[in-house]
This record gives sequence, C-alpha cells and structure tokens, in this order.
Amino acid sequence: MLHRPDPFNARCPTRQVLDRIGDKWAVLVLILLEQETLRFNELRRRIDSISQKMLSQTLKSLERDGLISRRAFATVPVTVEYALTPLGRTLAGTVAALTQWAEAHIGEVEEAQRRYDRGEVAA
Amino acid sequence: MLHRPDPFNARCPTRQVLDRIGDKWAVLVLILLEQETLRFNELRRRIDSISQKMLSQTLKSLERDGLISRRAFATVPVTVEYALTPLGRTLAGTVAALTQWAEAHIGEVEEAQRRYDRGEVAA
DNA sequence: CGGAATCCGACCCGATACTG
DNA sequence: CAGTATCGGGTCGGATTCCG
Repeated sequence: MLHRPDPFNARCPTRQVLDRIGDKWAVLVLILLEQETLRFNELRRRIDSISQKMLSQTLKSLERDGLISRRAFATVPVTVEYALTPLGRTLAGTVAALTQWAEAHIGEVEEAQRRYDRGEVAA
Repeated sequence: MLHRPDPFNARCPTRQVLDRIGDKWAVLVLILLEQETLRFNELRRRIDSISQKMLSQTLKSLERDGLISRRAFATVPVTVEYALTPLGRTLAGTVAALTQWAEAHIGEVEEAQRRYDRGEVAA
C-alpha cells in the first residue's frame, strides 16, 4: 500500500494541512505576517475581535507547523516578534489567491444568497 | 468611508467567503465535484466518514452561495445530481492550489512538528 | 434514494483572573 | 507586554429515527 495523500480519507496527513488552512484565525495571521513582522499585541489590535486566548493558541499551532517563527527579546517588558518562515511564506502566497477570489466574487455570492432566500432555484 | 473589503474587520462580507472556504467538508465537496457531477449517496461514499447530516447541510450552504447546483429527477426512487456552477468552478480551481500545496509540503510540516514537540525552538 | 427532525455529548471559544 | 489557567455557555456534529 503506497503512501498516496488522500484528503478524502480521514486521518490523512494532508487533511491536517487542509484543516489548518480551514482555521479562520490562522489564515488572517498568515495574511498579516506576509506584509511584515509583528508583535503579539500588534496582531491582536489588527485582527479585530480575536481573543487573546485564540491568538495565542493560533500562533502556537502555526509555530508548531513551522509556518511562523517566534523571537523573544529580554527587554522590560518582554518583546516578542512573530514572522513568517520561508515555508509559511509559500503558503501565504497560496492563501492570498483565496482572499483575492473572495474579494472578486463576493458580489455574485451575495446575489446568489438573496435569490436562494427568496425561494428561487438556480441561476 | 468607501467600501473596502477587509477580512480583518468582523462581519465583513469577504470574511463570510473565507469562512466557507474554511469549512473542511465544503472544500472536499468542491474538489470532488470539480471532476464530475455526483449524486448524494455517491458523495457520501467518497467522502470517508462524513455524516449524512453534515453532507446535506454542506450541500445546502454551497447551493445557497451559488457554488453548486442541484437537479432532482422524478424517478423512483428519487435521483438528485449535484454539479459545480461556473462560479463554483472558478473557486474550485483556487482551492486545488491549496491541496497541491498541502501534498507538496506535508513532509516539511510534519518534520517541523516533530522538532517542536521535542522542545527544539526553530529551524 | 435523498433527505428532515430530534436528541445529546464533545469541544470550541470568549470572558475573566492571574503571572513573569 | 506576552502570555497561562480556569470556568462556562454555545455551537458543532454524530447517531438515530422517520418520511416521500
């Protein structure tokens, strides 16, 4: 039995990656860090309405996957910087394509929703 | 204040699209339907371990967003076919890029995880 | 075959409080 | 500033049952 990545078979490694991309917060962090290195509270401010618990948890997951790097400086108070790794940068590029699709087609999607909610069947 | 799509501001329409892409099941359905039109139970069989409830729910959402179309035939028993709409097809292409990234880099991710779990800091 | 409806446990996530 | 720990409600989603 060869090792073929199969996103349709549960507990396949590829599915794991898909799941992380599926995470709303993780995607937003990737997009932000693609622009520049940021500190914890700076990320918190930019991602409107994320709780510090979720941000912390998201950053830890992304670091574990090797997508972002964490650097702490022994200042007072502490300074911590987050940045994309090379691996994370390649993913961020792919994700950017998704957000571009979203911005380009949001209008069509919303119109489809209105039609559907009015009881009309299809386009 | 102009209407600029801002995925970082909660209750932005773009965020809605991002959230749907974030849905694990929705992504799998899109990938499958990109290949061919499929019936309900056929989808069910191919997506290992999806429940009937989630499949039904996922299909309804995708149809509402105008990404897939549903066609019912008055046979006995009933036959229902699901297919991508043109809009859904454009999204499926973008999503395919993500799964390709996943398959290509799953090895690096898993290695990063092992390093992280051993307590090593970064690459 | 293609669903809808109900029940119910699991875990996600926010709010809060505390630490170095 | 950059987190961790704990609690609790709300939602997600699986199992089951029933219907056209």
